[in-house]
Formats: sequence, structure tokens, C-alpha cells
Amino acid sequence: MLLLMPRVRRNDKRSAILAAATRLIVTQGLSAPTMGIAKEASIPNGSLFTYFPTKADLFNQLYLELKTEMAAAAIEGVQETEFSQEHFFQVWRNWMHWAVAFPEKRKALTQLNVSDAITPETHAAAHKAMRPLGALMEHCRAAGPMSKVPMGFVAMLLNSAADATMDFMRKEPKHAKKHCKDGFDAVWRMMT
Amino acid sequence: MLLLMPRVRRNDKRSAILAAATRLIVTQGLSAPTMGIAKEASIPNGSLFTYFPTKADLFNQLYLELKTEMAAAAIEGVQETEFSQEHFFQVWRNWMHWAVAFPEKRKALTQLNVSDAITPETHAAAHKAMRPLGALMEHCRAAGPMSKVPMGFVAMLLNSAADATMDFMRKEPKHAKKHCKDGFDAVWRMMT
Amino acid sequence: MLLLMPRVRRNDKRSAILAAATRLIVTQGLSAPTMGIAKEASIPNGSLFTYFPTKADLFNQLYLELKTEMAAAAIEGVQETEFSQEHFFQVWRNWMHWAVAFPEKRKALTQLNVSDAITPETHAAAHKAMRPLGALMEHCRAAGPMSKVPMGFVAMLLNSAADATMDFMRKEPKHAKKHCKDGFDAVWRMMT
Amino acid sequence: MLLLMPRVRRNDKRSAILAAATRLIVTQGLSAPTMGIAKEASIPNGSLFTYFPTKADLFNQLYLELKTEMAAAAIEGVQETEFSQEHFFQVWRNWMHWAVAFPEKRKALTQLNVSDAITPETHAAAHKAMRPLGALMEHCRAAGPMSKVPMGFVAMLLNSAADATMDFMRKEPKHAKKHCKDGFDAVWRMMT
DNA sequence: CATGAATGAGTGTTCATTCAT
DNA sequence: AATGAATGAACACTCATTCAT
Repeated sequence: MLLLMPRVRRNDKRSAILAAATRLIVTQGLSAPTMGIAKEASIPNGSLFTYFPTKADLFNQLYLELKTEMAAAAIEGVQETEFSQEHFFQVWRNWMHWAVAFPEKRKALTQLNVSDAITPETHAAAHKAMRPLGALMEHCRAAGPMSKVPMGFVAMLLNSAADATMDFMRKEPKHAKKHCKDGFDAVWRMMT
Repeated sequence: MLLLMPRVRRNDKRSAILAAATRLIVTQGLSAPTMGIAKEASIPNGSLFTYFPTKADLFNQLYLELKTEMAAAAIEGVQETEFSQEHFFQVWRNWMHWAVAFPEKRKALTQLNVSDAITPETHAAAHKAMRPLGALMEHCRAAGPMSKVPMGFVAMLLNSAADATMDFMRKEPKHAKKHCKDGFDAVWRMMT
Repeated sequence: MLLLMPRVRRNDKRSAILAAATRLIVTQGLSAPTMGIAKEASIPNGSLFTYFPTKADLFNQLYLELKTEMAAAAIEGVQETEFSQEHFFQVWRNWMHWAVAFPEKRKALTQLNVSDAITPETHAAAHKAMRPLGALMEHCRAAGPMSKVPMGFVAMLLNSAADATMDFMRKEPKHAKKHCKDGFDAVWRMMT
Repeated sequence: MLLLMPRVRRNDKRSAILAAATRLIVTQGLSAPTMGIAKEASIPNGSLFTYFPTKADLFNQLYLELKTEMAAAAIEGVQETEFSQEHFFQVWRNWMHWAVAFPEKRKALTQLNVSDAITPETHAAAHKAMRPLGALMEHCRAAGPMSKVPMGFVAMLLNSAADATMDFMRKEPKHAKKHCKDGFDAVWRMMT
């Protein structure tokens, strides 16, 4: 009855660790020590390992979480059934917006993308999380010049174009909106 | 008359170290120990540091060298003055071919691209090494729908599309040729 | 109620390290490797750094500890308020006795005294630890021919004479007692 | 015939190395790298070892040289046959003056005094170099209260008092002259 | 003899992970 | 379960000395 202020729950700590890892990866790279991550998360160093058995596990889960979040942010508010350039653009805008809103998450993702710690399984799961986004894309691919290009390839091209656009938006935040549009137009031309 | 020359710095050792680093980065990532690199290069661990004062220096020089080599490979045999879709495609083919011929170099580059060890100076120098490639690109950009898009942005989009194409060619080497063409067509559509 | 206490820092390990360092400094000088010190203290090499963040820190703390212990040994059982030649001699005897009883500590001190690793702060703290000894000395200085000589200078002279006496006592342990007395007489003549 | 400018002779280089070592020992301690010493002496690193077979040898020779020079400076211009307080004071003044004139040499000596690298042989030779100074001292000891104290002990006391005086003169250079006299008076009282 | 590149054992310190409490 | 001290294998880098030239 006196538990008005329940102690921080397990999930909160887990999230705190993931958030701390994200921040530290940005500033110190993938070699950021677990102890530093724990400190950033305001938990004792040993406790980190009650939430994640190894550092590699932490990185895998973080990677998956970030990728999933990014995908979710992209398709937010868009009906999968409908489709048009307008819809695609909205997705693109969501996507870019997420990257601008959470630059640290994106930067961490960039690092994790090339990390040896990420297992093939995690990569596969991450790929799956991007599926809804891919489904949207599928529509426009099917009708255009890339109809005979494997979906995976198209996805990769799209992804890399998105990455490039994000980078440039961060580099020149003043013209972020224009770059967002330019990037989309380029992709659209590529696919249609 | 320099009759009394002590041991002279052998350039082939330097190259051996760079090659060894390339190989180890592929298998062990950027955290590959200097001692491992030295062993791979068949030199004593301490000798590595007579060629590169620090591990970061080694990585910076390797990065620059790989990027320079890649750029040179891409424009090989192409006249800068002439220009046409045909020429551009030849460059693109060269580029992809280099990546296929030296998969380790490319993979190492991918890692070094996101390394904290690479200084802004090195990034700038690498950018400069890519300049000739950019010049070619400039022509087709100017005439097309991206004429008002900053060159840097276009370069980045092109680069990332190239990366994606390389990746996919490596993933499905059987259809490498087709993917190469598909990637080019996509880029061409994007720019014209 | 701290029912969940993780491993607590054992003070005896700290002492073991300091003692080990003392011994190794005697046999190997200030360049004694931390790993050797750890081994001598029967702890794993890494553990040394949970007790002392750096080798320099270890040396600073050791220096201060030894100096403090030496000063305490010297004034043991002597009332500061009283003063006479007899009292001074007792202090001197205590002092010399400590050096004879712990030759390693004294030898280590000799080395640490000239080490670059010892910070000015530590030197100051060590100086302060010697203060009580200085107070005693102050009495006999004030009345004698050195009344106009700065206290710091007198202290230094006294210290160096003590050092010399200790050295000679160690060199000829058979006549230690005589040398102790001779040293004292010399100092007493110097000051009165 | 065109050797108007003969090339730097062997001895000059040897001296340059010793001087460089003196300087580096002051700033970096006994762990000053041989390469640093060579650079300071403006000679190639490998050449140092054509003049001194090992670093320890260099240190031994330097130690002996400095000690010899110091002793020579002290008795400069003093007849050994004559003796009086006046003469002794002149020696003392010479001694202190040398320390003030060559603070680096003295500081290096302080370090070398406790170095493990100095062999017993070198210590013995250094002791011998101090002999003339001891002979002078012998006279005043013989007549006074220390007549029954071993010469070696007296020498050590004298030495340490000299060291203390030098230190204090360096600390308060403004009153160097007074401290020099105070030190002498203290020693004189001690011995007579 | 002189040189300076080469060598490889050795160093202080870090850090993912374990484990006594 | 939670903690934070303990662990020991690594690691990047140094340096006295060697040796090819």
C-alpha cells in the first residue's frame, strides 16, 4: 500500500541500458566499455549482465530495436493497402524525420550495421522488421523499370539512398526539407 | 656517394602491412590487434611501428590508399573530356569490377568508412581522391533533373548506390553482371 | 540492513600490495613492474589496479605511508610538551631504530624521495607528517646558534644527518649503537 | 690540407652525449630513453652505442665524471698542505658554488646516486675521487670531538649536509650566500 | 667506423565477464 | 536477483640493443 512509488521496473532498466549504449556508441564507437554504458545508465557495472548476457547480445538487441523503431516510425499513419506517390513520400518523410529527430539512434545504427558482433540471425530479424516498408515499395517497383530486379536489391538501393539523404540532411540542416524532397525525387525516378 | 647507408626502409614491408591489415580487418574488424596484423605481414610486432607510428595512422593511410586505388580503378581508361552514357557505364563497370576483384579491400573500406580513427583530414583527402570520378558525374547531373541538387549530395547518392550494387553482386555472384547493369540503370534513371 | 553486499574491498590486500611494492623497489628499483609487485603480493596483475588506479598513485601512497610511519615511530612515547637533550636523544634513537628494524622500508623511501612520480602534493603531505618531529626540534634550535636559520633548512640538515647515520648503521651493524650515538652527538653539536 | 675544419672528434661527441644525458635525466629521470639522449646530443641513436656499450655504462661514466668534476671544483685553488677554518670554508664555498653554477649536474647526480645501474666499482671510484676533499676534512676531524668516529661516517655526514645546503640554496636563491654560510657553520660546529 | 631501421621482450593499463556477498 | 570488487587475458606502444649497409 505504500508502494505509491514502485521501484524502477526491469524493463525500464533494460531501456535505460539500451539508451545509454546508443549514446555511448555515438561518442566512443563500438568499443565503448560496458562499464561506461552501465554508468551512463546509472546502474552498477555488474548489473548490466543481468539484463544482457554479453556485450554482443546487448548490441544485437539494440540493433534490432533501433531498426524496428525506425521501420515503425517510417510507416506510421500510412495504410498499407493504399498506395500512391503521395503515400510513398509520406513514408519517406517519416523516415527522414525519424533520423533527424533521433540523430544518435541513427548514428548508432550506422556503426552497428558494420559491426562483427551482429549475428546473421539478427540481421535477418532486422530485415524482417523492415518488411512492411518493403511491401509498400514493392508496389511501385512492380509497375516500373525495376520489375525484374530482385526485391532485395531494390531494398538495398532504397536503403542506401535513404542513408545518404539522412547524412546530407544532417550536414546541412538548413536545407533539410529540400534535401528530403530531392532524395525522394531521386529514388522515385530510380523506381518509376 | 652514400657508401655508408644503414638499413633502408623497405617499401614492400609497408605494403605487406597494409595488405595484412586489409585482410585482418575483414576477418576481425577494426579491433584486429596490431600484433595480429604484424604476424599476418610476417614481420615482428614492433616493426609495424617503424612504418606507422600508431594504429590509427595505419588505418588512416590504409583508408586513403584503398579509396585512392578504388577511384583510380574506376576511371581507368576513360577520357575525362569525352562523355556519354557509354562512358559512364564503363566507369561504373570498372568500379564494380574492382569491388568484385578485391572483395577484401572493399569490405575493409566499408569498416574504415565508419571508424572513429579516420580523421577529418583523411576523409577530406579521400574525398579529393574521388574527385575525378565526381567530375565525370558532374556532366550528367548538370543536364538532368538534379541540376539544382548539390554536387556533394549527388556524389553521396551515387556512392551509396554503388555500395549497394557491390553488396548485391557479392551476394549473388552468379548474376553479378546483371546486377551491375541494373544498378547502373537505376542510377542513370536517377540522374537523367 | 545491507544483506546484499557484494565483495568488499579488503584492506589487507592494499597493505599486501604496499608491502610487496616496498620489497620490489628495494630489489629492482622504481622500475619494478606492476606485474611483479602483484605477483609478490600474491594477487592477479589486474587486481592491483582496483586498489591503485596507476603505478604513480601506488608510489605516492606508499611514500606517504612510509614517511608517516617513520615519523610516528620516531616520536613514539615522547611527550611533545617536555623537552631536553634526553628527549631528543630518545626520538633520535626511535628514528634510527625504525630504520634498522625496517631496512627495506627505509631503502624504498630513499628511492621514492627522488622519484619523479611523487607529486608536489604528496611531498607536502609527507612534510606535514614530519611536523611533530619538527616541533621537537624547534625547541633546541630556538635556543642555540641556529636560531636565525630557517626551520626548513634545519629540518633538512637534520634529515640528511639522520639518513647518513642510518646508512652507516646499516653498513656496520656491529657498531650500530655507537654510530647512533655519534650521529646524535654530531647533530646536537650542530644545533646547540 | 683542406682539413681546416676537422670533423668533430670522438671526445667531443662523448662529451655531448654525457651533457645530453645530464639534461635529460633532469627532465625525465633515469628512464630517459637512449634515443632521447642521442637526439639531444644531435647524434643518431645507434651511434650512442659506439661510445657507450650500454645505457648502464653511460650512467656509470656520467656518475663518475660528475662526481669527479664536483670534487675538483671544491678543492680548486686550495693547498692541501695548509689548513685552517678559512681554507675549509673556501672549499665549502667552492663546492656550493659548483652546485649553484651547474644545477642540472647536481640534480642528475642526486638521481644517479640512488640508481641501481651504478655498480659498486663505480661507487668506489667516485668515493676515491672525493678523497682529496676528505683529506682536508680529516685534519679538522682529528682534532675535534669526532676523532673516534670513522672517517667514512664523517664523510657521509658532511656530504649529506652539503646536499641539504645545496638544496636549500636552490630553493631560496636570494639568500644563497647566507645559507651557504649557515650550512658551513653547522658543519663546523659538528666537527669541532 | 657510422648509421638508423629493425627487433622482440616488456610495460602499464583496460575491460568483458565472473562471483562472493 | 543485484551488486561491485575481482580477475587475467589482451592490447597498443616503448626502447635498449643489434645489425645490414
